[in-house]
Amino acid sequence: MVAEAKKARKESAQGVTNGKAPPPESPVRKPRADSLRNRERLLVAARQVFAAGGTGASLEAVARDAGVGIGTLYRHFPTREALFQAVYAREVDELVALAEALAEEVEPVSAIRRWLHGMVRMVATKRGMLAALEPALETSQPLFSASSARMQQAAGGLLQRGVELGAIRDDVSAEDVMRAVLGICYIRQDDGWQARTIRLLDIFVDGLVVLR
Amino acid sequence: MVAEAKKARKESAQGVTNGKAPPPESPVRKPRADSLRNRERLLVAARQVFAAGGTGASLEAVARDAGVGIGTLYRHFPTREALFQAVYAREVDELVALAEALAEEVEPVSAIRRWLHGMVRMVATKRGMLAALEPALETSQPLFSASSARMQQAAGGLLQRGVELGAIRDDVSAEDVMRAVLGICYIRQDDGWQARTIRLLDIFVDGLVVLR
DNA sequence: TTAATATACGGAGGTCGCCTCCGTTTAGCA
DNA sequence: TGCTAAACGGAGGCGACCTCCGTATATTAA
Repeated sequence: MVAEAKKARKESAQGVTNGKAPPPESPVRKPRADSLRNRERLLVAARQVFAAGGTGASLEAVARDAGVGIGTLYRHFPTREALFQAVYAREVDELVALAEALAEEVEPVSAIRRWLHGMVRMVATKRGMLAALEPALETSQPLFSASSARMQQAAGGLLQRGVELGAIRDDVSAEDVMRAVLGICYIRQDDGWQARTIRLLDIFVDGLVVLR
Repeated sequence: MVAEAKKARKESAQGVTNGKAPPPESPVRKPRADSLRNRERLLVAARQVFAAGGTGASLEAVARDAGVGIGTLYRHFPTREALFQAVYAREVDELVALAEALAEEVEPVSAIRRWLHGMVRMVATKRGMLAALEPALETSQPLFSASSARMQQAAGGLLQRGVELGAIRDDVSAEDVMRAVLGICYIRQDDGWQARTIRLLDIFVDGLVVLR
């Protein structure tokens, strides 16, 4: 949560790779096998290192564990956040899928509750997920991370449905809700965290419900 | 999570300077004037540096701005959190006082709302406050920081009153509420932050209210 | 005033993590 | 089998953290 200046610097280096239009049909060389292999190794190592050492764990440790140079890590994942997102993409997928399933099967308010519970369950074991989601909420840039955008969209869908059915108040955006939810999840992971967090989220949802 | 070992080390290095038993009743020397002066300078510098550079700003910058050696900073404030707390003690005082005033004057639910609004207003300009409050919620230690303990107590008072009057649900602790509130305040400070945060907190309070 | 001494000062320096840069290696392709 | 784009890796510069200890000074006692 300290690295705001750094991020800005990097962001600007992103979409500039094509100064001139590249051969419209690039010959598209097959990606190198070692590159793919290293990327995979890095993801495995990162998942483990983050699980053990928390979100702030050393990236050099990740590279070391992966048996790879630090330069290679940075080539594959230019920022810590990029790595978070790649590591937790699977989890985000699951949650998005859950949201879609719930939207079709369940009454809207319970759908929201259940979705949040699912999120808590996941965060309980994959703490880094929050880190993958949070940075996009932290900057005021319009550039959203893919993960957060998808999560926010999932939340938005559930919310929207509730609003249309008159069950959920309409004066709050998906973005804000995600912010509150992440915030509530964010602090303190210890014994009893899961149960207490679920209770707090339920209370928040109570506040979202119309008709009192 | 990592700073615990260090602290312990520090503690034990204290009383070894005297090879022979010292006068059991220490004569209590007056604290040195330069010490007091430096402490004050550090607080002033820290307040400014944190305001400008955020919570993660360099402590060496603080020392530099204060015109003081880095060693002096660490002697006065052994941890970053200690410094936060000293810097924002005044703000915490204000909020505690506000809670007490509101408890006597206002209907309990509005009291809670107004208190939270006051908190948001304060955090809007003194971002570091959150950092002063958060660490105590983050560790699972029974050792609470003075600031958080007082805030939590203030929140507890308001809550308790609401519960007794049957206006607030009784299945949630002050600690949990503070956690949720800090979490909601935590992420993202930008244009419109204040208004949106207040709305989210109001929603949360709606969830706390009994009788729906 | 002065001497004694407890107390505080300051910053050099060891450690660590971040990130870049560039010489070297290697996989894919013809 | 060679050519070359692509990828590798790690040295090294930087900045921050924090400790340690020789030096300086405020306070107290004489």
